[in-house]
Amino acid sequence: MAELEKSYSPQHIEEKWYNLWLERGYFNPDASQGKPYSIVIPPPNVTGSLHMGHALNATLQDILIRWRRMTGHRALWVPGTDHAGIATQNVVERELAREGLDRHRLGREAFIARVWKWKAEYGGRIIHQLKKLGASCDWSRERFTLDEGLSRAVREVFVRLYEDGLIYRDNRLINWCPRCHTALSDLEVEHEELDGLLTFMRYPLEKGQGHIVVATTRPETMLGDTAVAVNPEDGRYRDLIGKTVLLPLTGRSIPIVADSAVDPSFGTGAVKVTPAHDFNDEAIAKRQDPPLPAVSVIDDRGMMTLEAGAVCEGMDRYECRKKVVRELKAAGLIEKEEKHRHSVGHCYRCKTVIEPLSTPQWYVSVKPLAEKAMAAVRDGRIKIVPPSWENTYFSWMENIRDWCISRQIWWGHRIPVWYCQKMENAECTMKKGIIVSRTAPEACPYCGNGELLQDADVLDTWFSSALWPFSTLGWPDETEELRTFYPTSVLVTGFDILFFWVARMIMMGLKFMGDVPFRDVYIHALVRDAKGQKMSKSKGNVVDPLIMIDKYGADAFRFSLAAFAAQGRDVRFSEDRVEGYRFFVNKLWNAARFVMMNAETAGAGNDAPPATGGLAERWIMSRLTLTAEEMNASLEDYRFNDAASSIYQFIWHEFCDWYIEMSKEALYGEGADKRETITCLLSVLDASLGLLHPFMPFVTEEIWQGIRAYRRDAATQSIVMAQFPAPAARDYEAEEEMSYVIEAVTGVRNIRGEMNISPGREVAASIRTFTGDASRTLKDNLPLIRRLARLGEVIIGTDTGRPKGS
RNA sequence: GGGCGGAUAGCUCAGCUGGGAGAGCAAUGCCCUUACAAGGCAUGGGUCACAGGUUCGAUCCCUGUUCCGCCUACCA
Repeated sequence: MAELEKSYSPQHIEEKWYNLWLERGYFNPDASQGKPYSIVIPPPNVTGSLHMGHALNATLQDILIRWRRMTGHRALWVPGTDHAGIATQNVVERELAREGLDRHRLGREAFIARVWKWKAEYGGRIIHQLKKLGASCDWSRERFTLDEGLSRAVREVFVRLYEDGLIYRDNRLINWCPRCHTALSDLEVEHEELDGLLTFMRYPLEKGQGHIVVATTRPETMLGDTAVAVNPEDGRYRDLIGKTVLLPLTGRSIPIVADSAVDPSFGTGAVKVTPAHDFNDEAIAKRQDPPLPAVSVIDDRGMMTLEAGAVCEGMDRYECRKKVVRELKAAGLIEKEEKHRHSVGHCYRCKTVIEPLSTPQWYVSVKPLAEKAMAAVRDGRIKIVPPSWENTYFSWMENIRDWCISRQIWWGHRIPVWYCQKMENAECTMKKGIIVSRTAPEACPYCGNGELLQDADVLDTWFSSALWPFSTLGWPDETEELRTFYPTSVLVTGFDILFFWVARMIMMGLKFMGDVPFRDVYIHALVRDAKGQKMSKSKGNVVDPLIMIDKYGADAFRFSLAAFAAQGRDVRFSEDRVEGYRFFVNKLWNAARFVMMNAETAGAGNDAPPATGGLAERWIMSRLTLTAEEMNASLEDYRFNDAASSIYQFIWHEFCDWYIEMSKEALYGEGADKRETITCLLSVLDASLGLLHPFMPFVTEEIWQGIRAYRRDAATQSIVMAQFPAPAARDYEAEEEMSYVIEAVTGVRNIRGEMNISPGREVAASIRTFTGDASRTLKDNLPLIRRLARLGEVIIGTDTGRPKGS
């Protein structure tokens, strides 16, 4: 046995073992038998670096995977990264900007090549960081959402959905980010409450005297107004319906129309209608007969167009807003401005204010898919944990709107659609020249023309993510892996991507695999800072997991995260607790030193399980069993914090505080029970390491390797492949008797808080006789405990009629 | 506007299906005792947000109130 340091230092140990695990291929389940258990990792963005959310997410998955692996499962954890369309493109564009370049000057192909180069250089960072955390992913199966296999899956899905009439192209108002220069889905818009101004503007009647006053938060859009709407029930305006007003600054004549969606109590009860730049207004416009025209005054860069009139053309939308207000004021047409708090949509990637624009986009018709996805949760084929999230899931799915999947960026899966440039016959015209194909077509299948143009857009990143559980396993081929590992066992994720990702995976899994993508969805909390604030770079409250790992070791850090992970509640990260768990690692380390030193001097081997030990032995073995039971039950229910608490309590407050203390009597003597005691120490330590390993892979491996010399079963090379201690039979008598010993000594009956109603009065009475009231410290009573432990054994033996010493 | 969650020791938080108020850190005191001073032993500290109700009994169940936080929504 190597001389062990008095304190545990993780620095050199972690990398050593991780490399060994990789070398020996422990994370690859191909050679193992047993029931399949699989998890696909929520693929982090290639641009990402490990943050607390990743760390929590990966730790929980690793605990599950290691635990299942140790309970005889064929455990597969598939890792990978997401190409993260907009995010990655933004990163590389910023890099270009520093070089005085932009992607348009580079051209599409060169730009994409540049992104791949960036990916090769920096994209592996987060993978490296996951390894530092100890994640036992099967890296031989690592995937990237844009690699060849997954791209094939994407095209296949697109074509099939199109053929089933579930993908269509339409020209309507969508959320547009003028900075990223692309359409966004509803989910990609973040709403934020902001202070703004409500401006009351006068629109003079075209004929006769007077005006009507409208209130708006966006005065610049008045240039695109095509009507004023009032509620048909509103007596104030009833006579004006059907009349026209002259739109200031433009001189256009626009009608006053009725629409019941107008709220008479808001503003003036009259609303300006800008169908080209507002979702509500577009709806009002469509309800009119004939529909109102749309006048687009803002372009895709957020600049005012020619339509806006000479005064504003080419101006930024906010500059224009000021100018419009200024001009209207000069004309005496501003009645007043009021402070007004309202919610404004922002791009989730760059925080630019969204501009609703009318553009042609591709959509997935999700209603029919959503129906089935809801049914899968409703009938229990998918279990959401904690179940409170089911409501959220259902309410979103019930109101789901079609999913805009096209993006006007370059980095991503190019939409597999080509347009015939000639449309030379009726069929082709009827199909609008749209060709949807898995591979690039040579010629138009309708009219035979060879002049084709591929759609310039790429797909929403989440489109490929939605296929992740089966695309990573080889779909559309019918692979052995799919047969073995699909559906996956559980999806572990944060609630922030429940809609973005989880719901869509369920829809796609059901559609293309005919089965759910996972049995369970475990939704963990978000990691916040100590004040409960979401961690973000801009707030400067980010805690870097890598710094935590360096400072306290991956084991202590992982254990903290697991202990924080109480269900259904946000995690407020507290560094103090990480430090506390580092002390725990050290405690374990020293307990192991104690056991090994004694095993060494006694020259003991782990000959036989100490089933017939004294009271202390029977007690600790039974408590170990209880701990194993608790941990299995907790992990089964994803109660990570409970599992962590069980093993912590056991190791520290039962094994170290009591059993090790009691063992000294035998160890320091030369009695017959010495060998048995060492055997028990080794055995309990060994099992404790197994229980703890999913939470603390590194220190447990280090110690486990240290006590291998004393192990009977030397075949197992690593704790990674060892058995998770199986619960044996509890020894309730021993637990009960020990509870009296403990009570007598500390005044606290049963340190785990369990109720023991019992007939063993003789023991309790004997203990009181010995104890008296003098001192109650453990230390002072050590000899007493030793005697009592033996006494307990005798008495129990007598009570149960069991032969003494058996 | 709708929905969800939280309010427990100085701080960060556990308390699963009602009957003991708890952990870690911090504080205080005593111990460098042959696994561990990154330790041990002990101590102090909480009308479990507030007001009602159900119950033999409520931190836990019900109702209401007040503060937080989050999700969601096309109020100009």
